[in-house]
Amino acid sequence: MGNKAITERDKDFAQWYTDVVRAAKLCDYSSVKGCMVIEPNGYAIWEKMQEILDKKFKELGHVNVAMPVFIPENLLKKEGELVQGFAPEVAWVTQGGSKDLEERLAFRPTSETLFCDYYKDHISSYRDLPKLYNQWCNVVRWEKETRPFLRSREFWWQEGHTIHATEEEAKKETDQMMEVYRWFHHEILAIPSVTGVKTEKEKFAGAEYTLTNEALMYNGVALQSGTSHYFGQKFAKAYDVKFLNKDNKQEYVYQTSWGTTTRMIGGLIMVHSDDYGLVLPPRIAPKQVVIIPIGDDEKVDKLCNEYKDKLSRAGIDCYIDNTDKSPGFKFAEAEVNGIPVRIEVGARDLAENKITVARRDTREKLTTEADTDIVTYVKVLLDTIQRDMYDRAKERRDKLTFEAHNLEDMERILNTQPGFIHAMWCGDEACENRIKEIKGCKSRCIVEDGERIDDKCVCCGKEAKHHVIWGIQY
RNA sequence: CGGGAAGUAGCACAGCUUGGUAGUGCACUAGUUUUGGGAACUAGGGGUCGCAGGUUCAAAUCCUGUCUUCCCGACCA
Repeated sequence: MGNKAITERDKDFAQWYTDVVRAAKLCDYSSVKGCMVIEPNGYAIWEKMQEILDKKFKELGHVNVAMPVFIPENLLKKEGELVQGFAPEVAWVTQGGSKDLEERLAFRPTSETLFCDYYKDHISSYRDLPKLYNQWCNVVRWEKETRPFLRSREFWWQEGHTIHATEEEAKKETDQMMEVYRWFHHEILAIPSVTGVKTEKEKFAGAEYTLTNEALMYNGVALQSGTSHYFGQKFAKAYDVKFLNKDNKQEYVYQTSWGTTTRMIGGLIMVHSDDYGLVLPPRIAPKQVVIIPIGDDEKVDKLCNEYKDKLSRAGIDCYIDNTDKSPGFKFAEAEVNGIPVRIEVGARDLAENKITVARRDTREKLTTEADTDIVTYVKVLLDTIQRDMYDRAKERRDKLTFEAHNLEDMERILNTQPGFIHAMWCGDEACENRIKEIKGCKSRCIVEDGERIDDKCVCCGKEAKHHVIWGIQY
């Protein structure tokens, strides 16, 4: 049983995902491959993500700016590694409106180059540093295979770009922003992600190192969900971003960038949702409570309005479903849309001074007194749902977390049930390539200060250097 | 970018083999009765059949190309 428009999750996970996206009206396809129309329900989640993250960024001293969508070819090509890394997926604009362009323009795949080009003329002294900039924008990467939210050719994100006077300060920024992403996933999205360092092979093109936040979906496939890069002086040298330090000497700046995208919406679905549709953790749900009046009754309407006023004043996002649909329709709709708490008010219950409250995550129906302290009741319930959702996701993640000591272990696990696989690694890229031959399994991240679960590399058997988490990714 | 499937009303599909007035269900609109898990009746509205060529007196139907979507692989936030 489940929503009639949704394929069962355990039957066909990919189709289930697409069905939930459509049934909850999060986004629709457009006439351009891989470009989506984010519908009100989906955009409201993105707005909530922006609201929470933006507040956090600003508390940490960042300011927002807006850069152009276009990057001239020459500018993009100044940093060799970045160009190489992104070349296959850059979209080029080759025709202007009236006259031929002198050179091609790239639609930004990421904006390091634009920020550098700007910074170089606006920095002269260590007193001008740091610059802690962020922008909320769209970028384009011409992907071959596309999937709503998880991989689209155009996606929305925030990209933070900072420059600092010292290596130490820039590295601290890189760590700090990864911690923000970790906090956001655990505390707000109720997703028990893991964080660590990307291997040389998997790091961002042009970075000295990349920190990553990795989430595990219900089906055991990993999703990179937030990265923070330390660039050192690589871009600064390519783009000539210099400042006069305290010793009155020219020095290149130390740079970072960090980003999270609309992909997180896909992650939310794939971690928490079920056969009845979307399930949202209360802290990220645009609407936390829906009040559904049953029957045409003056007392019922009055109580609904009273609840709404009280809850709204307490800062809880709620609304009354006053449409003339049947109660059953409203229940099902609230469910497919993932509203965490549903309050059902009807004359039958009210005669006994009762109301019914349903929680979306477990689909449990609870009964309480109509004259209960509704604000406290709902607040406690929302907190409980948030915590329970995290606990269930963590339980699932732990169930899908394995340990491998040799290639046979790896193969057995990946052929049975993919997940996070902990294994030791010698540090040789050849071993990464060998492991990738097993169902495309890649290193997710190196666990910093990870315990040594073996002395030998899982692949070649030589001395192990790092504790790495491996997995199949979206 | 390779392999497979599919595009006909907002959605799900029939019609195509054998060319000849574009259909069904849900959704939508109006009215009435309803309302505790996707209400009922009555009356309505909506489609250059993905797009572009071609064959033909005539194309949703046959041919060619192209775009898009889904699934499976290679590349990626």
